[in-house]
Order: sequence, then structure tokens, then C-alpha cells
Amino acid sequence: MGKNITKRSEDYSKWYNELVVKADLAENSGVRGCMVIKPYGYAIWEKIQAQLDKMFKETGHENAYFPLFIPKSYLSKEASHVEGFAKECAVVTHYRLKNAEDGSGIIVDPDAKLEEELIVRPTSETIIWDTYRRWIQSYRDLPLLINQWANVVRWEMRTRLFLRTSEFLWQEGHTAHATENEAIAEAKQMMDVYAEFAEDYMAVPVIKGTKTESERFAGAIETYCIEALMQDGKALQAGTSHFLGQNFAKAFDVKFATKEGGQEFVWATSWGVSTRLMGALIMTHSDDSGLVLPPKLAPIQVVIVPIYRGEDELLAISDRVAPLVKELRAKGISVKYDNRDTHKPGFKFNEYELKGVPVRLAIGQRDMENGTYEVARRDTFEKETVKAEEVVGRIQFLMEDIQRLIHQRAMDHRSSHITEVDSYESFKEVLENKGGFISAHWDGTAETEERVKEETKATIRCIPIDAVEEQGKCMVTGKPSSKRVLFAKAY
RNA sequence: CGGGGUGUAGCGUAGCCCGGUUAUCGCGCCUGCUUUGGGAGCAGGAGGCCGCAGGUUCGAAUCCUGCCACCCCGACCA
Repeated sequence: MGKNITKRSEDYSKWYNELVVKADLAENSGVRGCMVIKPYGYAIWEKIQAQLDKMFKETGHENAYFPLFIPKSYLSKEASHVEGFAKECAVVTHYRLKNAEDGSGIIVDPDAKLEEELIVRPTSETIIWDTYRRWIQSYRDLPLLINQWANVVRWEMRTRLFLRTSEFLWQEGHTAHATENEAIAEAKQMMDVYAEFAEDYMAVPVIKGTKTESERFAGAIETYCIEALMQDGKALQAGTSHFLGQNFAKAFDVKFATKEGGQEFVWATSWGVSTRLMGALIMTHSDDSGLVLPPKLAPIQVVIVPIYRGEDELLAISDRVAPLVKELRAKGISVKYDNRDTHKPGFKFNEYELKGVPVRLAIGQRDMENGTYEVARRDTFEKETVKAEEVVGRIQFLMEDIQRLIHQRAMDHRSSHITEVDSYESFKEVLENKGGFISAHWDGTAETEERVKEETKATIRCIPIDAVEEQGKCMVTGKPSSKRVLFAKAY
């Protein structure tokens, strides 16, 4: 285990990759842009899953599971949907292998060609709506509020650990409603749930908004999103929630009998977040010493490192530490007592910094004599000596304080990286030299949006929900605009 | 998929142009002793189908062809 992580300022991409690998979160598998998530990384994902799942259930949703394979014909039922995903689908064409007759090894058996090819799901709208048709008959079956935890495959050209891998883990919610308003409310609600999770648990500040037509999900009427800002000034879409109108209901013929006895198509939403959230977590808080994890999502919240000479001292320390570990665990704090005798304390200090453990306790002879612990916090590197009887309270305080402080730091960074501009020249200047979100007037046309994208690589990340109504002129065309939108270069 | 680059031990690398002893160095790993409050020191040791497959050659890590993977820039995208 080496530190030597590239400085953030030198090459952000390299820094990020090395950090992910060295902090033992994940690595490239060597298989077509897929990653191996290692135990420590997966433990973080499990924390994310657990909290989100709780929030989904609190908002009335249930979990279910749908097939990995989607018959090709399903995908073509909703026109804009297939257009959006067709370019990045893995396709199963055969179901058997055999030994080559010339002895050259295993080949695909040409006789085992599938009648209809199967798509490895890039998202599950189609197969789920095909299923919902059978599940929904009456208004009494509505709303149908289902979430699925799954993996999906998108054959991306360029991949990046956590941010864009060929296969990724995610959750996808798919709901059906009797009315348009109810579906819209659901889509908005889930955006709010995502935002709450990002802010309160990941300590990642996000901006809620809607996507422009060209950035919208394939098949959606409206896409609600949360957008975060990374330390290098690029934006990251952290979660999306779509109001799908009746598009999928019509494509898959999902009708219900109304109270009045008529037949109507249901209204739909879908929403998802993925392992990309971990990318957001890493790129928001980490520093050149490694990961910085918010206490609420840290698999290890407190690590205790004994400092000793000889087995007797270690035994004495272990005796002292045992009740503390017990007490902390009873309070729901996850603790690791690292009594490995194969590594020196200094090595361990650095290792846990790299892994982003929020609080580290050290205890050596000095502390044994004084009845104290050395308490170090990861976010500020501050160290203090705390009396043993006060240490639990201090840790509880630090859990809160670190969570609060890293959120505040990220918020400060974002606030200082939202720039209002009124001319295209200053837009380009800010984009080039400062980065971050740029708040500007836009005439609402896809042409202007496209032009900005071509000329600057910046896209409209979102139209903020809380954008204030103000008279303005599009920074590019000078046409009238009623509110500012957020532009940025994005991951 | 287009342009550029890389692939040598677990990791990072030298060697490659200009083919020729036993493939270089650092980290890590193993053994022993000394160490232990911020990545230990010394001594000894193990570990390589030089990405894969062909080809050229007396001889290939080195030259040629094909393939694969990864990285960067585009296009695409959660």
C-alpha cells in the first residue's frame, strides 16, 4: 500500500483513478469497461443502498425484481426510448458454445442462434411495462409503486471507475398512477428524496432542476435531476427522476378501468441512482491524503490503533479498549480495533486516512498512564487528547461535526463556483478559467443549446427548480428569457 | 467508433529507435534480528510464457502483421 496519490491540481483524472484503486474501493477488471468493486467499496455501496431503501419504503415503495434479458422487440415499442438506447446495447444472439472442429478452441455454435435476440437491460422500462400490463386492470390496482435493485449494461465507448462503467449497479423505480398530477408529484417527490439523501447522508450539495428537452431521458416528458459539482469544477448528474406521461402505457397498452367505468392509460414515472453516487462522494470530499467519507456512510466510523512495545503492553491496551468498543457499538457506531502486529502505527494512520475513516483513536503507554486517548479527525487532521470517560461523547460529537463540516466545505466550494454571466464572452472566459456552474439566460431553443455545446463543450445541466423569474436576454442570441439556467462542463 | 498513447514480477518502471551473455531499478512480498506516538533499519531470499497469436531471423522484450486490454482527446452517456 503506497500513498503517493497524484496531486488533485496536477491531473484530476489520474488522481481520481489512483484514489479509487489505492483506497481499495474498486479496480478495472480488464473486461470491457467493467469494474470489480472490492469489499471496502462495496461496504459503502451497502450503506448507500440501506439508507435509500429505507427512504423508498417510507415513501410507500416496494422492491421487486425483473429479468436481466429483454426481448429485442420490447425495446422498439417506444420510439424515442429505442432511439436513446439502441447505440449502447449488449445483445445475446446465441445460447450455446461448442468445440471447434479444427480444434482451435471454443466457438459459438451457429446452430444455437436465438430466434429473437435478447438485450441485456440498459434500463428496465420496457420489460417492466410489459409486466405491468398484466398487473394493472383497475384504478384499485393503482398506484403501483415498485423499485428494483439491479445491474444494467450500457456499452459505453469510454469508461471510468464508478462514473461510467459498462455494467453498473443501481436502483430503478417504476411507478404507475391514475392521474397525471399524481405521477408528476411522484417524480418530484423522488427527486426530493435523492436530494435529501445527497445532502444529509453523502454531504454532497446538489441543485434540483429539470433537464432541457435535448438532455431529457429517452421517452420522458420531463426529467427532474440533481446536479452536483466536483472539486475540479465539472458537474456530475447524481440522480434523475422522470415523468413519463402515458408514453410507456400507450406503447405497452397498459390501461385501467376508472371509477366511472371508462378505460384510460396509466401515467408513469421512473427514477434511478447508481454506483455513480460513489464517484460523486469521492470527487466531492477527498483530498490528497485520500478518501474523506461522511460519517453516515463510512463502513468504519472509528478506528482504534494501539501503540505498544511487546505483547504485554498490547494485552493491557486491548483490555482497556474492549469496553469502549462495546459501548460505541451499543450506540450504533461502527468501530474497528486494529490490533494487527504486522504493521506499525504510522502505517495504520496513513492507511485509514487513505480509506477516509472519519475518526481515529490512538492509545499508547502515555494514554494508559493518563487515562486518555488521542483523537484525530480525518476532515481537518486535528488531533486532541481526550479523557477516557469523555471519549464516547466526543466521538458522538465528531460524527455530527464531521458530517456537518464536510457538507459545509462542499457547499462553500460550490457557492464560490456558481457564476452569473450576461454575455457569451464572459461565459467562455469563466468556463475556461474558473469552471463550475455558470448561471446565464438562454432563449429556450435547442439550437442555441447545441451551439454552446459545440463551441464550448458546456451543456445546460438543469433549469433550477428555484430559479427566480427575471427579465433577461439570452447570452448568445439576445432573445428574451425569463429565468437563468445552469451551464457546466459535465462528467 | 475516429485520433493519440501505453502494455515488462502484486504495483510503478529501465531496456525497444540501433535484435545478441543470466531482463533494470524502486515499492511491495518471504526469512531473521533490531524496531513500534506518523508509511522502520540492516542482512539474506523468492517472484517474469516482456499483453495474446502469428511472422521475419541462426537468434525477438526489441523488427513486421493481426487481435485484446487500459489511459488521454473527440463522439456517446447515469
